[in-house]
Amino acid sequence: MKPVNLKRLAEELNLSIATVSRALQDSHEVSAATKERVRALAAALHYEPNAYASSLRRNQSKTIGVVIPKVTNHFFSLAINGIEEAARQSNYHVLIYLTHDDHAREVAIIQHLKGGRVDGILLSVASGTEDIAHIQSLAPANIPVVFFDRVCAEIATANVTTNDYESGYQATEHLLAAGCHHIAHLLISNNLSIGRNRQQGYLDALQAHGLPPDADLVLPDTTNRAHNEELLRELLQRRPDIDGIFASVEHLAVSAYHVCRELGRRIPEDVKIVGFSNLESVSLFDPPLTTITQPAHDIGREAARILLRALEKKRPILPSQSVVLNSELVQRRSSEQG
Amino acid sequence: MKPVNLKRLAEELNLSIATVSRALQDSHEVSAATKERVRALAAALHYEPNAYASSLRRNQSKTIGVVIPKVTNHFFSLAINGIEEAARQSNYHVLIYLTHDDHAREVAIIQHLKGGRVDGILLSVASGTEDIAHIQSLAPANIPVVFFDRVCAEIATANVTTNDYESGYQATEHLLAAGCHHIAHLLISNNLSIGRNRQQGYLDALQAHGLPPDADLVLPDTTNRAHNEELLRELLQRRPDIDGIFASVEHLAVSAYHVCRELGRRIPEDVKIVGFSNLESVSLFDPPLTTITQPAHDIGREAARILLRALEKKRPILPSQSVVLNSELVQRRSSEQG
DNA sequence: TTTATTTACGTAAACGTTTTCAGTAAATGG
DNA sequence: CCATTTACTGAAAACGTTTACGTAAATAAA
Repeated sequence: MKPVNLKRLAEELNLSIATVSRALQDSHEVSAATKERVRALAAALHYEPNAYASSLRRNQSKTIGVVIPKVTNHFFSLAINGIEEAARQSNYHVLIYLTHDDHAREVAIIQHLKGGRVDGILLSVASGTEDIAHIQSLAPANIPVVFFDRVCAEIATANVTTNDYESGYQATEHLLAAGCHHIAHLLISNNLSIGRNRQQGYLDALQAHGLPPDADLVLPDTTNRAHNEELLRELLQRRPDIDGIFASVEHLAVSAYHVCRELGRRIPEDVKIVGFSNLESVSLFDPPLTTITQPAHDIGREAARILLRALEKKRPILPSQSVVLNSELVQRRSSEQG
Repeated sequence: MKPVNLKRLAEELNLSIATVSRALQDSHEVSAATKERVRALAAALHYEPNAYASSLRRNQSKTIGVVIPKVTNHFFSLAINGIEEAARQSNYHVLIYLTHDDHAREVAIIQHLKGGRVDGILLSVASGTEDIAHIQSLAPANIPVVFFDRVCAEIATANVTTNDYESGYQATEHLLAAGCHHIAHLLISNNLSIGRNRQQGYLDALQAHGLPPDADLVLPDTTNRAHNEELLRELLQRRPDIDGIFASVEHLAVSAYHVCRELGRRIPEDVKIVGFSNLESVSLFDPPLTTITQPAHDIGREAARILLRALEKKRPILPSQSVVLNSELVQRRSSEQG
């Protein structure tokens, strides 16, 4: 079976390839009658343009790369949803890459993407990332990048985040208002922008209420679930005065539930918990978890839109800008006043 | 700044483009010394081959397309994880497309993918899909497709699924053993393979225990959450004899919890619930939800591997085959015997 | 009428890579 | 010593598109 490409269409219609190409692009240089003939045959033969030939020639791929730590975190699932929505509206395609929070993998992915496979990148940096040379190398390669959620302050570009500092502050204050005096912070990572901001909010809220910071009460994620729970168990046993937990990432809140159960600490009577989470079903938890819920879908969509808007210009330079979409504290029973 | 491509490398090294290309592919037709020179300069200039030129010439994109209903369903998140893992190991890329269970969107996506953007497709069909002409058109276009989870029996290709029939049977039998006599089935869709299989398992289990089928007790998903809950509420009120619920998709189990709470039906005392779910945190539910847990990650990885293996041959024909990975019933309190 | 301008199409180059085909020089075999 | 192979390299075509340029005819302006 002969392939159906422009050449084939041109032959069957006794036209040149150029005219066929132009007809399909609805160019004004082609008569209405010819356009109609071309379109009819293209439809009949189910012509589909070769994306690679087109990309090669136009030097643009109509594709954006999404580089994220993991897709099992519900935040990123929702964000992908928003990204796909925006991309589809602009006829763009979405390539997904997972770093698994591994710096080396992130470097390899970014390096590869410089080959022109994508026109732009949406990035949420890996927690293992400290050196950012690979990200900086994108600018000279003319590949714009928009950070979402986990940003990289050293790079001048567009960021879309949520109000992490305020959320950390608010969560902490919420626990204080509920009567907590010794609040632990289960921290996503102090290497990440979001981790630092949430931690700072936590610290400032304590200070505002006259409580001294206590490094002993801050537990960063080890990326190993069993290990996390062990550290937390050890902490709760060593510090029976802990009466509040602020988990700055979903899975740590879940771990906190498990450990509290195991140790017989009642929630919220003995320990009150607030956690970042985008899981709808937290309302079914026992007890329902008070959450900081991020506008994940909107964050993804907004980041994609900014990127896509920039890509429509010939020289996609992204001005430094920060879009902040607010998270929401949803109060449930896990932090109710005893 | 001059672009760094094969031409540039060739010029700087006083070699032909052909030799540079061959050197980078470690061809035996190039001397070791030349290879070394080429590699050194390529590394120094951070040469990255243009993926589109390469794809165009070789007529293969090193990319697979993943077409799924939604990414917010945890099953698909986990599956993507497995797919990405397999793809990365084979140096393949992953394009994501969401159908949102909309047939028209699925058709458009598939049609577009015939343009050569992907070498193969992993597909989990939309619940709205009845006509499968668009899928059938992939074979003549030489694009292999592997179904996972939601298969299309009419198409002769590889399928990767879980043992849906047995799971439906097992879940129902589990509820019967726990003392239920009137078991409702909240069905994902009777248009989907998985829906039909789970429903058949449910029916057969009832029959095996001498219970007549009751169409009144089967509620298919309406894809509208509020509407689902309304129908369920109405059902539970109309049929106070219902003492067991089998939800063949996660979000319907969650809805069942909400409605039961609202109506004051105690779980598991009044109504016992079993649901398909891949959410880890169901163990924190009140009460913890008994689940059928699918090996989602493995299903994705296996489907991807089968596809990738086929793509390595020059003429990727996938023999009809069905790989079945077993789901697991994890018993928790929501189905405990009163 | 002559000269611009517009309309509609064709020719051919280009995008960056891979690969076929030749070609040269050196090495090997008889 | 000639014939043949081997080792390396280059020229050029090809993949399917887009687009700058050219051109002929038709129309408008003079």
